[in-house]
Amino acid sequence: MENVNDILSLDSKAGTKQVKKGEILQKEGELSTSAFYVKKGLLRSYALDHKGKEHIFMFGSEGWIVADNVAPGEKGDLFIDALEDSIVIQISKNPTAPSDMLKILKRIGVLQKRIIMLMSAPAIDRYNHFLETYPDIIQRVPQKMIASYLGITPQALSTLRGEINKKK
Amino acid sequence: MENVNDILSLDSKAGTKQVKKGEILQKEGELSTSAFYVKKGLLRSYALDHKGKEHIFMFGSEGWIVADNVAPGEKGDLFIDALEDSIVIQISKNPTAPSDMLKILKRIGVLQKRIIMLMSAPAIDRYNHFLETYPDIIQRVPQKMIASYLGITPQALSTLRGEINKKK
DNA sequence: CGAGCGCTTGATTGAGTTCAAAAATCGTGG
DNA sequence: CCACGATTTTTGAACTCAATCAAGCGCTCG
Repeated sequence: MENVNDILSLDSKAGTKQVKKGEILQKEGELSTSAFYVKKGLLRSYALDHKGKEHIFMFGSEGWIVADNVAPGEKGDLFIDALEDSIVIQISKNPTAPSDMLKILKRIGVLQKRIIMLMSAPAIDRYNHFLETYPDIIQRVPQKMIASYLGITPQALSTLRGEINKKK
Repeated sequence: MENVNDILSLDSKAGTKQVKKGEILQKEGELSTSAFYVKKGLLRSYALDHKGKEHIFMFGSEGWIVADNVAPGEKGDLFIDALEDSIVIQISKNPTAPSDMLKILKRIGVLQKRIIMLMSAPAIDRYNHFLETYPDIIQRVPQKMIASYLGITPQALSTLRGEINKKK
């Protein structure tokens, strides 16, 4: 553990922890205060979609850090559990980390959400989410670029928009 | 620019820069030494797939930082260009950043690749990529979890594997 | 004013989902 | 160590969403 950094500082309370296969380390909606360094074993993090289907965000074997990438103390989007009996080092997210560190964490959080969306949500949901999240960008770029960002063709986006209009 | 941090330090050579709409700031395959803070205007980063189709990784308007998330000096995977006339602050990636910082950057890089793959590559390519990248994980988790990570159903993965075997 | 680009619309195709059920594998208790 | 139940994987059929192919319209900017 020589590599504790500004965001993640060693949690003196928790430290090393033995976890059994199947044990849940973090639940969606809980305040996310920790990350987990995997010393031995295998963890995974995953999100549930609206149908209750699991979407694995990442696996973490020896040497990896598994975390929900939200700011310290924010509600997490992910579950974290053990796929094997494991030894993990619990690391506290540092709420007083430099603001740049928090920005980087937020940056990762955006990517995390995007991955989950690409895996779990249909194009129309991704489009609506984009509309809500980046209202300023929409005015400034052609549709085909929004399609490119969403991972669909311009034709498909046009069709989706047509269907949205029809319903109104 | 009060928020320069350990990974990104102000580049005294370059500093503030005016870029015209359409101007390319970074090309795929070039050594990625800089990130770009957008003071005014709009940038985007994108990847090209094997068919030459563009897949936009992110937009960056005022206040955002657009970067190719690879270690300082590594070859980039992305193009970065200006969608509007812009004023950007060029920021040098610091090759002597603490190793933890580089690890975080690498972490973001993994997510970046995953997003590009989810948008541009069919399930079978994502599966093969996973096989190459995480050979250890495959031995340790059931197929249905790999399917979940890839963003497809276990049935679809089984079918893909069946087709791979047939070809051999 | 014309050429090209972007957006739309429709027809066809294809990858992946859903539903269902059988076959294979795993884990656990006896 | 075997047997049984549970879980995982495979297979197949019907369906759905989005890609591709193709054509037409409207705008703009050169």
